[in-house]
Order: sequence, then C-alpha cells, then structure tokens
Amino acid sequence: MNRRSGHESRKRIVDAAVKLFSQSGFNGTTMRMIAKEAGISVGGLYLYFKNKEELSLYLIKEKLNEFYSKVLLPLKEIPSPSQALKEYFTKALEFAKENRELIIIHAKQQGFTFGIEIKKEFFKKEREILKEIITRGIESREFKECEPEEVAKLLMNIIGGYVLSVVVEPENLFKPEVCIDILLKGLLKRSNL
Amino acid sequence: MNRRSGHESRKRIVDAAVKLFSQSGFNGTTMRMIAKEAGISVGGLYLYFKNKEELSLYLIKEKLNEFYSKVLLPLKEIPSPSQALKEYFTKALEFAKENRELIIIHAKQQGFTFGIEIKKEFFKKEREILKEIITRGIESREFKECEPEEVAKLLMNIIGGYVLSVVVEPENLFKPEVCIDILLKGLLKRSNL
Amino acid sequence: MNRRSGHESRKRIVDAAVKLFSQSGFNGTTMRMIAKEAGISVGGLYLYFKNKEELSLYLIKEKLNEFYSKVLLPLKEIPSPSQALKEYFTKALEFAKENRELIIIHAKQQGFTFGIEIKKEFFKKEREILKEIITRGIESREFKECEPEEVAKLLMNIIGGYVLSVVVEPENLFKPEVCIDILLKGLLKRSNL
Amino acid sequence: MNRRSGHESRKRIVDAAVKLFSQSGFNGTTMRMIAKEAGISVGGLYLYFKNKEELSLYLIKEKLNEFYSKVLLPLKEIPSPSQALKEYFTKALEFAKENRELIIIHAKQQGFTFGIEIKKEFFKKEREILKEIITRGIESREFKECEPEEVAKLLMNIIGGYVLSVVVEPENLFKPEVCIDILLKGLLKRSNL
DNA sequence: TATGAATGAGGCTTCATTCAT
DNA sequence: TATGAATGAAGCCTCATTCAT
Repeated sequence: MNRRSGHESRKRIVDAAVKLFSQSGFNGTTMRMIAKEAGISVGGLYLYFKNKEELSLYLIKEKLNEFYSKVLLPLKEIPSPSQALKEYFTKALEFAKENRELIIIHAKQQGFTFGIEIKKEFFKKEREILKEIITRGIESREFKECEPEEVAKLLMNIIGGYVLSVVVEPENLFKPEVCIDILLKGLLKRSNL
Repeated sequence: MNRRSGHESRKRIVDAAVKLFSQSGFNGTTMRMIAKEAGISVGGLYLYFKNKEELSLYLIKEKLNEFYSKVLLPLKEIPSPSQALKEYFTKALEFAKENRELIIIHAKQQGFTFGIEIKKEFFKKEREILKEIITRGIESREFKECEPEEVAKLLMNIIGGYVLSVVVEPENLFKPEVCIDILLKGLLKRSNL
Repeated sequence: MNRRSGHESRKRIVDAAVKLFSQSGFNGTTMRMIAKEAGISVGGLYLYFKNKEELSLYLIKEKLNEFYSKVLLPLKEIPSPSQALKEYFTKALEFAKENRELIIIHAKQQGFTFGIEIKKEFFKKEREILKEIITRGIESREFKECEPEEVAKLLMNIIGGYVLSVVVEPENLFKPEVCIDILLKGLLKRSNL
Repeated sequence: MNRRSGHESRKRIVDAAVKLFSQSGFNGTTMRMIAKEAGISVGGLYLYFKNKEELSLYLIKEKLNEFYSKVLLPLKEIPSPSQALKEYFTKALEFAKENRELIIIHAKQQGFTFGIEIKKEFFKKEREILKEIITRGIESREFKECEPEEVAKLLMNIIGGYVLSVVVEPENLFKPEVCIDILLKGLLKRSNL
C-alpha cells in the first residue's frame, strides 16, 4: 500500500485529471485512466472527490479563481483607464494561452457550459470591473461617450473569442497589440488622437 | 409499418437530432431518444446515417455550408469595404443568434472541436474573404495601414466570442452596432472621421 | 422491376449464397449481402426461401444428394470389392476437393452439425453401401476376416478426416493412392500379397 | 459483492464458457449466459477476458497445449515405432472422446477454422513428430518403404475424421484397435507378418 | 413476381461507483 | 488512508424478417 500525504495524493489526482481531461475530454476519460496516471487506486480517487463530476468541477473552479486573483483584481489598482484596459487584454490573453489545457477542459465539458452557475457569477464580476473602468474613462474624458455595459460585454466577448480560438484553431489567434490598438483608437476621443 | 418517403424520414431524423443534441449534448442523447423523437425505429436511423457520429457530423457540415452561402459569399458582391464589414457583422451575429441550437451542438460536441478538419478549412476560407475586404479598404484609403491578416483574425475572434456567449451566457451578448461602431471608428483613417 | 424466370432467380440466390456462406460463414453472411450479390431485392429472397436457415439447409441437401448419386450409387455396379473401394476413395476425395466451398459451408454451419438429421440418414446409407462391399469382399475371400461395420466406419472416418483437412489445412491433404495402398495391403489376405 | 480470488473467478468463467459454447456454439452463447452460469456479473467477465472472442480463443489454445503435452510429447520417449503409433492412436482417440465438449467448441467456432494460425502451427509440430516415428520405422526395417510425410498426413487425417465424428455422429466412431490393426498390418513388412 | 424502407429485439461492451479487505 | 475486484445499468449497433406498394 502506498503511503502518501493526503495533500500529495490530491495534487496527483488533479494533475492527472487536468492532463487527461484536456487530452480526451470528460467522457473520453475514465476514472481508471485517472487512477493509473495518478498512480493511485480507483477506490482512492473517491476518497478525495465524491465523483467524476465533482472532480471536473473542482478543476474549473480552481482556474477561475486563479484568473480572478491574478488578472482581474490587480486591475482595480491601475489609475489610468486606458492603461487598465491594456493590462486587461495583455494579461487575459496571456493567461488563456498559458492555460490551454484547462481551457480545453472547459470546452469539452459540455461545451463551456459545465458549472454554468459558477461561471455566470464569475462573468458578472468581471463585467462589473470592466464597466467601472470604462465609466471612469468616460468621466475623465479619456473615452468617448458610450454605453459602458455594452462595451464591457464587447471586450469580454473578444477575450471569449480568443479563448475559443485557443481551443479550436490556435493559428487564428490575433496579436494582442493589434487588438488593443484598434479598440483604443476607436474608444479614445478624437482630440486625444 | 410506417411508410414515408426517404426524404421525409431523413428530415425527421435531422430535426430530432438537432433538438436533442442541443438540449442534451452528444453523449447525453441516445439513439433511442432520437428515434423516438423522430417517430422512427432505432434501426431506421441507421438506414440514413451510418452511426451517431456521422449524424452529428452531418448537422455540423450542413450549417457550415449554409453560413458560407448565406453570409460569406454575398460579401464579395459589396463594393464598399466598410459596408462589407458592417454586413459581415450584422449577418454573422444574426445568424449565430438564430441558430443557437446548432451552435450548442457544435459546442457540446467535443467543445467545438468535432469535425475540426472541416472547420479549419472553413475558417481559412472565411479568413481569406475578410482579408481581401480589408486589403481593398487599405488600397482605397478607406482603412488605415494595418496587417490585414491580423485584423481578419481579430474580426473572426469577435464573432467567435459572440458565438461562445450564445452558448454560455446569452446575457453577455453585445449589440452589433456598438461593436461595428467601435471597430470602424478605429479602422478608418483620421481624415475620414 | 427486374423480370426474371423464377428458376433463374432461384439459381442466382443459391450461387450467391454458396459464395458468401463459404466466404463468411452463416452468421457472417447477411440476407442483404446475399440479395446484393444475387442482384435481387431483400424481399425477393423470401419468395424463394422461407428464411435464412432454409436457404442454408437447401444448399446442404443439394450437395449431399449430388454426392449420393455421383459417388455412392455407382459403387453398386462395380463387381470387384477392392476395385469398389478404390473407386470410393478416388471419387470421394476428388469430390471433396472440388466442392471446397460447400464443405466450408457445412463446416461453418454449426460445425458440420447443421441439418444433422438429414446428414445422419445420409451417413447411414453410405455406411450400408460400404458394409455391403466389405462383406462381399470377405465372402469372396478377397478381404481377410474383419468386422464390416467397423471397417466401414473407419473408411468413412478417413474421408471425414480428408474433408476436415479441406477446410482447416489443405496442406495436410494426403495422396489418395497412398491411402488406398496402405488400407488395401492390410485388408487383403496374406496369400494375395 | 462477491469476493473471490482472481484465479477462482477465471476458472468459473472458463468452465461456464466450455459448457455453454459446446452446448450452443459461439454465436448461440451470449456473454450474459456465461456470466450467469459462472455466477459472476457481466462486467466481471471483461476483467478476465478482453472480449468474447478472446475467451473462446483461450479455451482452444488451452486444449491444444494439453493435447501436446499429454499425447504428443510422450511419444518421443517410446523406442519402438509401431508401439509409438499404437500409443498415438490410443491416446489421441481417447483424448478426443474425453474432450467432446471442447471439440464441439472448435467445430462450432467457424467450423474448426477459428484460431487457424495457432492450429496450423500445432499441426505442423504434430506432423513432424509422426514423420520422425515413421522414418525411424523405415530405417529399422519395421515399416515398409513409404513416404513418411504422406503417411503422417494420413494418420493425422484419420484422427481428424474421428474428431469430426465425435462432433457429428458419435455412432460412427470406429474402434481404435481395428484402425491400428488395419493400418499396421499394412505398414509392416511382409517378413514381419 | 419484385421492391426496399421499416421494425425492434437483443448482442457486445463500457465504466462510474462500491465495498470487503 | 488505500486497494482493486465486482457490479449492472445502459449505450451503440446489427440484422432477419415483414409488408405496403
């Protein structure tokens, strides 16, 4: 019998699951496969995760939280709205690129639809943060008059598009600078050009 | 025994499959469910489609072709580049909204990744068409200097983001006009503003 | 609609069935395959044969009858017992070699066990004929004293072995002359050597 | 849940399979039937055998090996060629009679044709052993001049015929002594008679 | 005599989960 | 905390046979 700390075992399972889910999708990955990859018995899996679904959900939640604390939260500290948006794009796209495996898991898990409640909540917070930045930009006359809510949505959709391309067609990934440039030059007031 | 024309039966199957796949995903839909919904026997399904995968692939191909002939091809007839882009966005986003069910099928079928060969080919053609429009715009000095390839990618990613939102969070869908406005005001040369 | 004489259609079906059954066995051959090979509709098959089993049975009966009339019956006309046995072996083995396809059908159809009633009846007749030849040989002092029944069985078993080899391992087929030679030299009285 | 040793379970499956396959043939036996007879769950079957075919193949291989070590190998230890042949027939026919069930499995499994590669290899070894015995017999002048290869084939075909009768018509089984007698009296040189 | 779409029972196989050890 | 044999429901697919035309 293999003796390991609980923490160690848990990590092994998570790593194995990330690898396999992203390779073969949720349905294409069996619990036996995960157990084998993690070097743990099938039964052992169930000591750490109630079932397969819960394991998958855990992976998703974990990544969402990381994104929130690494990308979104720091945005609040940036005084310049345009600077904040640049930062948002740079960081978010980079994050997507670096976490390809996990994004694929999101994708293959019911087409990004798994854990939808959690995700919606998350998106709402993201939207709020962006809205606030844009509103600040309008107030400071950096940005032209526009509907902050709509623009926030657009920005998030662009990130979404990027995420989708990461999964489906990496060759179609655009350069962040190009995106930011086009977006900003349109958002900035004529007098600022 | 129920006598129907082959065409009729095929259509029933396709309709049932669209409905069920979008509701419950590929794995969540059983052949028995499809047969029942289509009012056909299980064996009958296999008279028209070799297997479940082929049926799903058919739905996807069919929609891709429709998009190509309804949205992309007509773009070539529009002389004004900016007008063409407007048209592209309007039509593409509308198409996405109207075909929610089928998009969900794409999504749930291996996270947009099923039938990837066909899709990549399709995206390539789409990118070419957009690139051509942008190049024309640059040449006619309507658009500012930029990398047509990169911009084409960005545009497609935005559509992609919209498509993703259709699946994941319809509340996050942006207004096409806002998008076009921001995009164009940035693309157009300063002197055109 | 294809108009053919009933006889013609029946023959086509039989030929197709022989070919396919010997190639793929009874279970490996579907009615659709037979229909296609025969150039007839699936439904058409059932106009000539009640079901798949009956079709297979027909093939078997037909060949058994042919063997009886071509090989066994003529034996009765041969006055010399040893000559009759030679003839039996020569003809029977030749027949087996020439009808490989059909023998394979017998084999694959429940391991020679299909249509067992008919076959047993047939074997009984064959045994009787052989027994009679041997008895005659003993009476005429050509053959040494022996149990005709047992010897008849042995002879038939040798043919059976040959038949089996036709199916399983054609390289293992023995030369008829060798067989006859060994058998006869043993059966003949010492004084005849 | 029923706890058994792996060995125990495997044996139960094999025994059940032998019984059912010989009763109902390969296609006539379902995995559910085997599971039930073995007192094991359907899924359990697949813990020990990859699939139905593999299970059947196992039974065949196993018996072939047993025959080799119990019947063929000991032949090499017998100095007298005629004694060796007697032994071969006695043992082989006895073996066939005792393993009726398994022979029927061979028969019903594609008409003795399943696992053909393995079988051919086996037959080759058998033929070699017999050929060697006969050659020895010729050299020691016990047997008359003849082609050892052909005679070996004949002998094997006789066993084959017996095997076939075991399956098809047990009433047609000959007495081993009769067979040996006829065969040997012919093989032995006149001077030995 | 001929067609072939339709039927549906039933086979093989997979796999998440359990539980005795 | 760990094991892995065992479970059994459920999925995909096949195919002999029928019957309206």
